[in-house]
Amino acid sequence: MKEFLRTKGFKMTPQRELIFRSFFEMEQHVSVDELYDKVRSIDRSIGYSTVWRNLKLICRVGLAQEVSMGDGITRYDRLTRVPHGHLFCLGCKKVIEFNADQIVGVLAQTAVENDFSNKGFKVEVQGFCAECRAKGAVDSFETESVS
Amino acid sequence: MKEFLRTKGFKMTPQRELIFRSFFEMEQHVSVDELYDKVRSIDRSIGYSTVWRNLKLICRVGLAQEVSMGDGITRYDRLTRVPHGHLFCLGCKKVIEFNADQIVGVLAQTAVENDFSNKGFKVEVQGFCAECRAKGAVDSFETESVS
DNA sequence: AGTGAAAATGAAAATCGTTTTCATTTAGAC
DNA sequence: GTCTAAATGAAAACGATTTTCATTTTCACT
Ligand SMILES: [Mn+2]
Ligand SMILES: [Mn+2]
Ligand SMILES: [Zn+2]
Ligand SMILES: [Zn+2]
Repeated sequence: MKEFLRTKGFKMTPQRELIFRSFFEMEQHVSVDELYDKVRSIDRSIGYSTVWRNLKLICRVGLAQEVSMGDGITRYDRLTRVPHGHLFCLGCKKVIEFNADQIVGVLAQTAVENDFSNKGFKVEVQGFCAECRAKGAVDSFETESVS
Repeated sequence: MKEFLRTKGFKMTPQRELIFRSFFEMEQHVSVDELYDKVRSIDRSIGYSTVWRNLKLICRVGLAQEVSMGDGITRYDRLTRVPHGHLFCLGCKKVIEFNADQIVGVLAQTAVENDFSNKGFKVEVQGFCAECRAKGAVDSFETESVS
């Protein structure tokens, strides 16, 4: 890792090391606050902006990608070898990942057809998970006006 | 339109009428500010929050969808009968739309497999357009550290 | 047409995640 | 060791989005 960063022109610091390591130990879709809390529990002296800047760096070097999803919070999603998409539940906000190999193939083709270089992609399906549909939390969007 | 809204439980007002009409006359991917400016040029008395609220309403009734794309500005994208995805140029920020019928088919299938109801989707490819690649604006991301 | 309740509006302020500033410290090439 | 560019931390700035609240307006129902 240290070498990897150095070749890209970045220095290694204790803070950076801890932040990077923690990030890759966490669950998918980490927010700045979440990572900040985790890192803080180990080193109380690390600043918020340092965490933020390093998360940006992780993206810059191609190890993660920013993702949004409705609420105004930016999350950081590790880029895995096997590309994936997101099923986002509008009810409970949960995210399910699914293999997007096939779709990525189509997208790559689309990029070529439009003379675009393909540096990344995002695939998201919004809907309601089984649990939320069961609870009837669904359609509170269309059928908002109930008696 | 008036009827359409009324059946959903919303009232019609002169402001709303102007905002809706203007929105559908504009180019794709309209921001609040852009629509506000347009509407303002016709009726100086309309407030920003009214424009904002009506844009939200347009989404709520299923006529548009919020989209992001890097910069922190929310844009509103009309939902067309034929589903489309976005090719987003990281260089000049331009957006090219492409037919996503095929992909949506696959996504619908994916939703079913995961017991998810499909209420919408987003498909985005990030990369560099032909012009930006020609200008060499590309890879200023990887090859940031030039002599 | 008149009335009342609910919805909509406009101006201003509040929110709040993100980003920048700046003084200071540190990494690492030479 | 020196030196320079990069990194850090605290605090402030930013800025788009969202809320508040007093006032106005719509429209279902007399
Ligand atoms: Mn993910
Ligand atoms: Mn579009
Ligand atoms: Zn759910
Ligand atoms: Zn371009």
